[in-house]
Amino acid sequence: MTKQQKQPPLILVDGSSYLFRAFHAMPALSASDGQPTGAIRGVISMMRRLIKDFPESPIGVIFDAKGPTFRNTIYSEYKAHRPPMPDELREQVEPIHAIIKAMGLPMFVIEGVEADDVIGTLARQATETGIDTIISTGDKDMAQLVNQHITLVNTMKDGDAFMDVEGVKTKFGIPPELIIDFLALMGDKVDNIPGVPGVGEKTALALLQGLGSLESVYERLEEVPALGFRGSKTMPKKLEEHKAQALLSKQLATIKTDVALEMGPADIKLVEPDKTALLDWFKKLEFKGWIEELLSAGETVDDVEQALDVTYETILTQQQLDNWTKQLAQAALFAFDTETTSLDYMKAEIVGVSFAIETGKAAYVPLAHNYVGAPEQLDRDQVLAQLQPLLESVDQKKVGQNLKYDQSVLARYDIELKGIAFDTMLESYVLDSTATRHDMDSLALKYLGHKTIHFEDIAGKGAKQITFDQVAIEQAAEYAAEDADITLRLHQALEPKLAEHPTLVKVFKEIELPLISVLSKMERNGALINPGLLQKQSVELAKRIDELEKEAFDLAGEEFNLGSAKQLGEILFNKLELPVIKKTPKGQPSTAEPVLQELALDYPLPKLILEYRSLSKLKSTYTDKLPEMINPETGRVHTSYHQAVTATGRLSSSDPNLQNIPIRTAEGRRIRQAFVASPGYKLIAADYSQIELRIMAHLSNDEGLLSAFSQGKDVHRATAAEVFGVPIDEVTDSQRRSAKAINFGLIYGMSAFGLAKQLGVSRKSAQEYIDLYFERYPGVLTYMDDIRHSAAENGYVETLFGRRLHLPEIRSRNQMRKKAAERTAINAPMQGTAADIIKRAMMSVDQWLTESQLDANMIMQVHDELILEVAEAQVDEVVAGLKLRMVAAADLSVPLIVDAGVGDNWDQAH
DNA sequence: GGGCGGTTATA
DNA sequence: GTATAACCGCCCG
Repeated sequence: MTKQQKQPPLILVDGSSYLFRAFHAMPALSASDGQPTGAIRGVISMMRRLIKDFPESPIGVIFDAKGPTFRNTIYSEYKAHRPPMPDELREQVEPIHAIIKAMGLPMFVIEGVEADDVIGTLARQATETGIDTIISTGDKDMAQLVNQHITLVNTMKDGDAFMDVEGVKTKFGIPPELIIDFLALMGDKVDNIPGVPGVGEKTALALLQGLGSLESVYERLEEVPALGFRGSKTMPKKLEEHKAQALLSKQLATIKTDVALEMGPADIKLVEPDKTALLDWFKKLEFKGWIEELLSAGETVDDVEQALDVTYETILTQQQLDNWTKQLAQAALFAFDTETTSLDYMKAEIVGVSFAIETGKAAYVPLAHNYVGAPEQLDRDQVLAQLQPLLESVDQKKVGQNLKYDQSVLARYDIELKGIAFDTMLESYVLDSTATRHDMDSLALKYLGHKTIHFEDIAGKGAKQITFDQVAIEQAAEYAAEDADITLRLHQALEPKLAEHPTLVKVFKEIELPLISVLSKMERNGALINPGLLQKQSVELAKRIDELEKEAFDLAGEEFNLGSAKQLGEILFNKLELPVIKKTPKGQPSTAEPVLQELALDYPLPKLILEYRSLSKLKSTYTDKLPEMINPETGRVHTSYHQAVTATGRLSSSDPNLQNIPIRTAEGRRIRQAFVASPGYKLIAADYSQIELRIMAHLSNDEGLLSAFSQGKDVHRATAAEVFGVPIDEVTDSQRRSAKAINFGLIYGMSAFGLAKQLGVSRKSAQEYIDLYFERYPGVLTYMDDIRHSAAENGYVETLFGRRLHLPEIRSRNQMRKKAAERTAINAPMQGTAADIIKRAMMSVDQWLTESQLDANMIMQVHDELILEVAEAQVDEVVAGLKLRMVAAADLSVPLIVDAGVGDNWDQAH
């Protein structure tokens, strides 16, 4: 007998079953336009997996149609209690259908019957033509279809749970042909199939295993009591009573295999996917990973759709430059970008500049490419001199990507970039701070579906990376001109989106845009530090660290690396057998600070480790590093403030981070002593007092909190008095400490659990504190509830000035994620409003200092604090003016209080 | 050399 | 319980 080549199995997918399951299993994801995407992602990734698992097989996807089916005709109550499809799922159905079609998977929606019936019919027909079928479903009812040629697979389960005849027997305890009878007896709550009352899974199985089929059960009712299951004595009566219902249920539960279909299994064929359509959908839904996957190496989205229509010019002659200068002068808006030798704005040398005046029309002016065989280029100084009037003109509007960098670099060439009308990084950030990173490559992919040339593509990466002046001009031109072109295109995509939300336009134009230059100046001002002082501290720290290490080795009885949490854990918990208090997410015993703190009460080694850790941190991060960060030209350290990083609107600082310089310990404060004023100058440190709590008072309008602040009370003391029911001047230190923790907890959206941990009390007493607090400050409770609700309703929260933070997870069915989003919803308006306020203050202070020509500069910002360096003679005037402007930066229903200190160093100024 | 976990500095 | 950046060790390629 010649064995015929086995055909690959036909795959039939129960689309509707996966639709619902994906909807409920996935987090509440959404695209930035609000389109929900969780179910789409879930269903489509399931399809992708099937294609991967069965590359040879034709795959058909079947969905339920809208409207009644024949089952409603025979039983009007069928599926009558199903709630209507949630809107968020309904909005995802069309995209799912469209994407499945674009993937090249034949899709069927047949009215009057259910997906199950279509699948049953197709599977039977396939069997008849000698083709085996695999049905992909999450619905156990389908088990009735299983036979020698038909198996089930649950693609959503890990490891793809296959179920053949044996599998059905193992899982249900009965063969496939009895599944219908099983369902008929048991009924189905969800589909509203009645079944026989009093018969559940166990009874139905006992009946069928004992007597065969439903019909046979009814023929042999007198044998039922002998089966001996619970309630078997009264069962015949019940069965008899509900016989009609049982038979109806069987009819309802039976999947039809004889639906009249216009197509058959032969119509399910592999079709080439429609890449363009898929790209469109993935772009719209922001499925970035899948977009990248669709593209073969080196291919861009534009290769698949239409390539960008571009004319990029490389400017090597004076005539070309003159021509472009003229066109730039006439342009209402142009995009501008500099190419340099370094990311460090204080060291970067300009290598070239690029412009775009309209979509696709861009130019690159190479100025300092420096490699063997590089062509002669226009003189950098001359070109910059020619461009200077354009760049310095307020009326000549520019758009760029992170123009703070370009502004700082140009300042090194004594060019003051003005006329900054837009910055695409900030447009994206204001639009949705968390939707994406705000670098140009990410934005181009997200908003234009364009995969840009990455810097690493032309310069390499890691140790082998070359600087931009080493890059061949041909490649550099393509890269640089594209940057300008894409910047312009991004702006054209982002501006209309921003314009839809007038409050966001205000945040962009009145806060973020004017802040660019303020930050650029602060960064370039830099902070003066005394490296000798830090180096001296480093030596002292090294000595103490060395001593601690020796003592630790003695206690441990062996030498080990104190900096290795792994080795330390080994010593503490295995060798010395100290109790494990907490585990890290990866399961090893935690040696984090609070854990060691607790162990230190009973054992000597943890205390040593704590001191070792804190001193090593100070040494490696601050006393060793800061002197290395001093710029040799200016003798100062120049941080970078990032304007588009945090979710809430705060700035962040890096290289070095000047927003986490120690202050809590005496050792740490010595580091602040190394932040000094130049001779003849002083440092002023001015910080907002309790700004976030004041914002909470304002936003919540809580009477008690408002009056506490209005009367100038110590708010933690006032809270303690209320919560502990004592007169305000009898509040103990410990009560005040607790109240302070409660106040902080409120700002963080605390739970009783978290507060308990913080205070070291039981969860129950923490809850009592919280209850008492809300009793005394009911406005705060109302506010917290309101913000949770409005966050859930809108999907975002807002600061006082209209900045938005999107919180897609606020509707997550995963309670952990939902709760986390709720905490963010509570915290973000306070943290974000505080950020808005200090940003407004910085602009006001900057304007004042510039106009008054005072000998004073802002040099640092630490979230609620501004540090200025001021000529000694002007200190009093600047302190007064600074406080005035910081206080006036917002008009709240409670006073804003600013405390300012003056000193020769940062520690003294506090 | 790159990425990640664990830890710790700040508001 | 919120928001960050940066260090070290460790493991991988």
